[in-house]
Amino acid sequence: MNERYNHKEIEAKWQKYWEENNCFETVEDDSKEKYYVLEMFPYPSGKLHMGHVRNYSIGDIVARFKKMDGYNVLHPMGWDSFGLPAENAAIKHGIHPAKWTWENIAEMREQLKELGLSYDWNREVATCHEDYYKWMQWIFIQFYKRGLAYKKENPVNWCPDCQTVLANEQVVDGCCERCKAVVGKKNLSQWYLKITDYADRLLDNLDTLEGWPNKVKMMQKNWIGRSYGAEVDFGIKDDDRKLRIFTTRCDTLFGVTYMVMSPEHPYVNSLVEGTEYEAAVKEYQEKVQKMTDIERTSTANEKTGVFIGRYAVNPLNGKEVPIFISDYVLMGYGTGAIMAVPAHDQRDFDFAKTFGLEIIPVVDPQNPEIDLYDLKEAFVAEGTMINSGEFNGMNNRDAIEKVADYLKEKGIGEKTVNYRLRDWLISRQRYWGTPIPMIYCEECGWVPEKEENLPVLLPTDVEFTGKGESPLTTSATFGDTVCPCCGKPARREMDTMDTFLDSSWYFLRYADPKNAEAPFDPAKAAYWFGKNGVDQYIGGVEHAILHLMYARFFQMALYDMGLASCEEPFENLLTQGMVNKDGKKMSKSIGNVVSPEEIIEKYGADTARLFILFAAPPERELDWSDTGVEGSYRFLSRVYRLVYEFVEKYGSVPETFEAKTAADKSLNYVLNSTIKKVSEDVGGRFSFNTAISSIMELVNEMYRYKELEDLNVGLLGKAVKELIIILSPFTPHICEEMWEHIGQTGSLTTMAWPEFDEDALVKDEVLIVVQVNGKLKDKMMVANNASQEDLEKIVMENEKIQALLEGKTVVKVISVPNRLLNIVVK
RNA sequence: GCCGGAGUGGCGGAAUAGGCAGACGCACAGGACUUAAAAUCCUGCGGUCCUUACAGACCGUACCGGUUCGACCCCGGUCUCCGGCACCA
Repeated sequence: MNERYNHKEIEAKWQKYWEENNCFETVEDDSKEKYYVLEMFPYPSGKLHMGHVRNYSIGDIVARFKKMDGYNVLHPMGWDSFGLPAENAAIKHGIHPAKWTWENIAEMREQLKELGLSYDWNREVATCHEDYYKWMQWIFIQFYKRGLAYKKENPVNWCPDCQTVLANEQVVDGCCERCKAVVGKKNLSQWYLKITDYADRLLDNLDTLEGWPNKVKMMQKNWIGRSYGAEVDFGIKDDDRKLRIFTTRCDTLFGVTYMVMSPEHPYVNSLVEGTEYEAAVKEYQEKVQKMTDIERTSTANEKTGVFIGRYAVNPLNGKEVPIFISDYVLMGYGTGAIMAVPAHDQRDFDFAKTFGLEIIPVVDPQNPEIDLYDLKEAFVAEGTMINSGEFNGMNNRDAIEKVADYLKEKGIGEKTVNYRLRDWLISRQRYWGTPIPMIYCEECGWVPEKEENLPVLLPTDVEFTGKGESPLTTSATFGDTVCPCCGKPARREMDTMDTFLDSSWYFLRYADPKNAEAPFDPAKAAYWFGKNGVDQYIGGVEHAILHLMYARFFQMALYDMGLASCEEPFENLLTQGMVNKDGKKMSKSIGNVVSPEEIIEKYGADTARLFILFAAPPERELDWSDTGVEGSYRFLSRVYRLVYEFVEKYGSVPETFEAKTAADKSLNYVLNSTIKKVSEDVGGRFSFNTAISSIMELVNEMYRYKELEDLNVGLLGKAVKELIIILSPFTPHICEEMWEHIGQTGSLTTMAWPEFDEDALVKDEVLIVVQVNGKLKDKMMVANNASQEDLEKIVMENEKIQALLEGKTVVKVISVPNRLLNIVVK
């Protein structure tokens, strides 16, 4: 070991050692309790950024700690390697997506290794590898067989730049999540997964996920958007059909003054055909169809619509009301038609004001300040029913139930549940994704490829133009095949799968990554998942809805098929905050990007890991600070010097010691309380910043102690040894080096986490805070576990306290053992 | 609009079950070592007031109020910021 800390030499040396000695290989072992720690696998964009460093550092501390703490730890890594950037590179630079991707993977794998992360690289998976996507296709076919995958023509979100459809979840503020282009609509026949079948389970299970941040659970709840209500059939004047609507406000049925249908509602055309209203209706429909979601929602306040010349009949009172079409009613939610109650719904109120329609109040707020017959806005709160026949006088909340029961009894409606969540549209008109293993036969319709023929390989004779349909259509060899059912010539599906499917089960594949017979062996998965799934999942909060809901859906579906051992994939979830610089997100355009490469080069991986964990709690945003990094490097150098100096002076670590002096006891106390704190902070509440600060305090204490004349070498040696161990999950390279230097053999990766000595934590004297009327007045050292009587006696003898109590009456004395004494006076 | 968070020194943050507010680090200031610099080590570092000094007093966790012997922490209200959903009937 050099006198000075040389991070480059040390890190290269120990990375080589770990690799050559397979230090991180994991096998199933029933004799040990398992611990599965997983970080969200990266898209291989080419280079790591600080967000990756943060994500993987957190995971690595946990993995290394749990391993030392006696668990059989699974800590894998892989690549979410299908996706658009690879294809864009092909279009732009003429590199094949496969080549581009595999080169990026190789580069990023090296960078991960340079961070000293304890992955079992034998379990590496890449979703673009045929060994992986073969099983992706197999799973898709099982979904299809169970009715969870279906094809349907629908207006879909279409990104004009990416030239592909997007799932609802991938449209953010009306724009493509990836390229930010304004998303339009297109009618296409596409594959869907029936995630709505799982809406209730996805929602209700959230309450069982105690180890998830509330924030993420709320986001998923909002996204699923369950609302209880009823469907009600209205009559249509001069028509045999019924107009079915969905409402959550059955209680307001008597206040309906008009109806609104979505412009896309299937009845609209037949209702206006051949009438004087037809032209205006057609014109409005066309206008709406051309609108993007942004346009459709930006007109939130100004209501537009067209009267279609027809009337609906209220099933409760027989009242005839006009029917409109308007873009504020969406075909994709409920039944695509609503009853309008302007007195008690703000949107209906705005529409009614615009079109001069009748407003009938049916819920009385019983508030003299509100004039029910001249409302300024809709009244939406609780009240008493009026103008509602037999329901008058009832509380309207109770009436919701009563009216629904009445409708059911009369056969004009029923209670239903609606979800904001839609089925998952998974077809993508792209090349670099898993081919959908379906075949279209004129005779048999859509048929899945035979399982023995999987994988359906991506063809290589493909042109990348970036335009039009799926690039797979340009392949001469891909499309033509035979029907797996009847053997006649047939055509393959040309679209590929949304890459979010690939990342919805990779965590299961890690349990058995090389299996050629199945996606994974259920027994191996059961070992690593147990009853509750991945013990700790770590990743960015940006995946709160998309990835984390899709993965839960897959896990549930695979559980239902008997393949997975538990219903929920991730027992505990940590969403780490972003890494910013100068208060802003790091971005190339602002020019505030700090690259992990330059930090590793200048300070080393240990410093980078230490800083990123020390600077902020993991779930919070972290502002990158160059001087803060220097501080972390300074700390490591300080530890290094301490160890170097110790060995220079005393040789290797003595085995025994006895704490005699007060200084000995004090150091021994700090040492053991630090071990206790770090164990709790790392193993329990993931408070890495406070764990590190307590290690810093220990080091400060050791610096003071080593200058003493009557120091105890055995004690200092023990502190040196245990300091190295507890620091090692954070900064493994430097610790291995120091470990070797103090004469220890073997790698720290096989060391047991130290236990603290309870006896050392018992102090002879403790500091007591003395308060008068709750205000701090003095502090004093008293014997440990002194009784309240003794304490009171000592405190009352104190001159300062006596002066404060002069002329006052002591009302009572409150004492907290070993902590405080509060004297209440008048 | 609905739902969820957060607000503590110059800065990042700490206070884990209601009991010393500001641990640890950064920045800054002063000192030691050095021909000098770097590195290192030591000291100080919320505000106001008071004191020659030692020391001491008061205020202070966004704001207002409440509960309590005691509140950064619990309760009610207000403000600001961040995040999610949003013409979802």
